[in-house]
Amino acid sequence: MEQRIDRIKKQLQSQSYKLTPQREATVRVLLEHEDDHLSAEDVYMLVKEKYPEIGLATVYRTLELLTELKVVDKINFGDGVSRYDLRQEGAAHFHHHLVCLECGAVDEIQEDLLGDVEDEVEKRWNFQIKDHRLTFHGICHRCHSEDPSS
Amino acid sequence: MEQRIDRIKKQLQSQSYKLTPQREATVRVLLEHEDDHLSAEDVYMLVKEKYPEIGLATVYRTLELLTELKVVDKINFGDGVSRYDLRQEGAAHFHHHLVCLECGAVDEIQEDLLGDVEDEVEKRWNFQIKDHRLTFHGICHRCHSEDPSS
DNA sequence: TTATCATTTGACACTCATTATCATTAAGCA
DNA sequence: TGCTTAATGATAATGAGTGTCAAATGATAA
Ligand SMILES: [Mn+2]
Ligand SMILES: [Mn+2]
Ligand SMILES: [Zn+2]
Ligand SMILES: [Zn+2]
Repeated sequence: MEQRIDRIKKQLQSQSYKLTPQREATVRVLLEHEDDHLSAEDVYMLVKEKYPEIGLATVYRTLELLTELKVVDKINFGDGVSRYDLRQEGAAHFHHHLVCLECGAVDEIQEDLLGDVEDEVEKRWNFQIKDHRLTFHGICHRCHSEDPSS
Repeated sequence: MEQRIDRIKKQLQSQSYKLTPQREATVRVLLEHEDDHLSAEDVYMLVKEKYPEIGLATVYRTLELLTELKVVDKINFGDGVSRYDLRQEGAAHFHHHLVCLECGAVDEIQEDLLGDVEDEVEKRWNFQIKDHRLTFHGICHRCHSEDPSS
């Protein structure tokens, strides 16, 4: 945790940004909720518990900054709010998502499954891939096993 | 074109919806811009050229209806507006997108490249896939060839 | 054709996530 | 200690999308 914050601090400083207390508090919330997909408002509420004076605009600005630095990815599941997803440190690719149409759960696939597909796209479409977004919509393992009618 | 509208009409009627003039005008705009990714506002402007009395709310309602019927897919490229993408008739899967970070162009891959990946996800994650969204971000073939520095 | 009634429409008010503004404060540095 | 710029918090503004409701439309039955 502390080491991770330290690396983010160095990343900020290398672009002459400061790791202010507000920014640190925000990063801590993101690290503590690594598996969740928090909206800006969610983050705001959680940061307020530890740092009540923080303003909503600061949270938005920090999340924007972290997105620029590729510390987080900004994603959208179509529910009207952007969500912020911590990237795995050192991971070359953004992880994939499984969205359950039944219960709304969002699970993650950290393993990269797109290697072959990306090779094909680069060759056949002459498109140089920098990043990707892959989401599957369906029925998760929990809903699947609990529903005998499927 | 006319046959396609006719099939959509039948699809509407099978759920006891009517193909009103406003709805037909909206569908025509979508068909005429099959390769584009229009926002609701875009659609509204284009429909107004042929049907100036139409209201914005009606366009939103029609797009919502067509999404329910799976005539279009509602997508989001992270620029703050939803976009509506006509589905290929009879296609089992939603097509993929190539978004160019350089020029902003959005190209399509109609071919399904995810067959093997989906089999693996269904087995290993016990997740029953109903739909998917796949977008690659990178440099398109046009920008790629015109830029000797890459 | 005409009466009936549910559906659809258009205008407009409203919500709410996000962004812009701006005066104030904090941090780094001479 | 001053000086300068970056960062913050409060608040206003923006803008996509939704809710409301009276009026118009369209299908159907008499
Ligand atoms: Mn995730
Ligand atoms: Mn498309
Ligand atoms: Zn589920
Ligand atoms: Zn391009």
